[in-house]
Amino acid sequence: MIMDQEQTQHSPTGHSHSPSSPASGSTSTETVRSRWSPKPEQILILESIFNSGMVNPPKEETVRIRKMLEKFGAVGDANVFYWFQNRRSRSRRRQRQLQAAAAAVTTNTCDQTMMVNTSLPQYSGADLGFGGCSTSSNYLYASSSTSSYGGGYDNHSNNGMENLLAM
Amino acid sequence: MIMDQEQTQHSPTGHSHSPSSPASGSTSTETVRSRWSPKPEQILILESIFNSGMVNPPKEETVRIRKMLEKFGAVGDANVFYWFQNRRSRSRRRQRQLQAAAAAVTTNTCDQTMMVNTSLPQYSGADLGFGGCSTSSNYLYASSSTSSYGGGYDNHSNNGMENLLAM
DNA sequence: CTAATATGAATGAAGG
DNA sequence: CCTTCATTCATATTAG
Repeated sequence: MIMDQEQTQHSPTGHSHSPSSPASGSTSTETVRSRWSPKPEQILILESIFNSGMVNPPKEETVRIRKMLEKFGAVGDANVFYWFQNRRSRSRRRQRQLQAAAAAVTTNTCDQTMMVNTSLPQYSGADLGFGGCSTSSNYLYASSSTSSYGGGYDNHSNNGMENLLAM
Repeated sequence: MIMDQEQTQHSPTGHSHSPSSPASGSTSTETVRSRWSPKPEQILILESIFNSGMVNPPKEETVRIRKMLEKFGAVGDANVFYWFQNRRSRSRRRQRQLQAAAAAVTTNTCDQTMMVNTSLPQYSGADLGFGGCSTSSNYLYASSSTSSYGGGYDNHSNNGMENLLAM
């Protein structure tokens, strides 16, 4: 396994994050309540929104999105929230790894042909995996979400590069 | 393929301590890095305290708690502080969304079991003592308001595929 | 069937 | 207190 996680050792105690409401176990096909699986239509909607620039919808919008998604399948606010959070995280990580790889190239025998600036301004689109999602879901976001910070795409150039390398 | 970043190494005992730990004596094996992972016993202690009503221990108590936890593994005051902060936040959010979900159901022949306790058990009195650890900390009472993990979210799972709910 | 990957969910740590 | 980021865990899916 490439991703060997060393968590000291597994502790059989208290490791239960699974839902605890198997009350309706009458159904024979009750294969443990797994996690939510977004339907293709839902993914499309989510992608559209994400690619529209709203990478971090405020609470209110999250609810709205959830309502929209519910047309295609059961989903909760938390699911939407998690989805966007994971999406952001993933995008960023991919970019970082990609950028790191590029940086490695520039470290030797390099002329000034390609200069990779370490200070990435922001992730401007360029999303891998998904391209244009111009579908029937027209998600127009123009409302001024009076929330945490300016919605839409702003200079959210997070400096997140504060690598915490302890000891 | 896109997988190759992994520099974590093993940490038999797990170590992660204070932020300000100058490199005195450089550890031969660079263990640690990663965030603090509370051991089951530590979680138990923390849970007990939290459920005892002390959801927001003052500084002094935090230190005491930390000392108690240290018997089971390295931990800093900040870790304890963060733990309680996150715990409170999480509990609240779960409770809130739980209530919201309950409120959503209005028209149906479903039961109306709604025993959500909004009020936090602000300080109570009782004894805890989980065994194995006897310290000078006396936390009183014990009211189980918010249990530990178990997936309190309203995550929808793959239920029936015939989900078609109109707004 | 086993191994690797993709992704939803949980949680520690910070910032504001 | 609130939100957000990063890391980790668990599972679903897919490749071998």
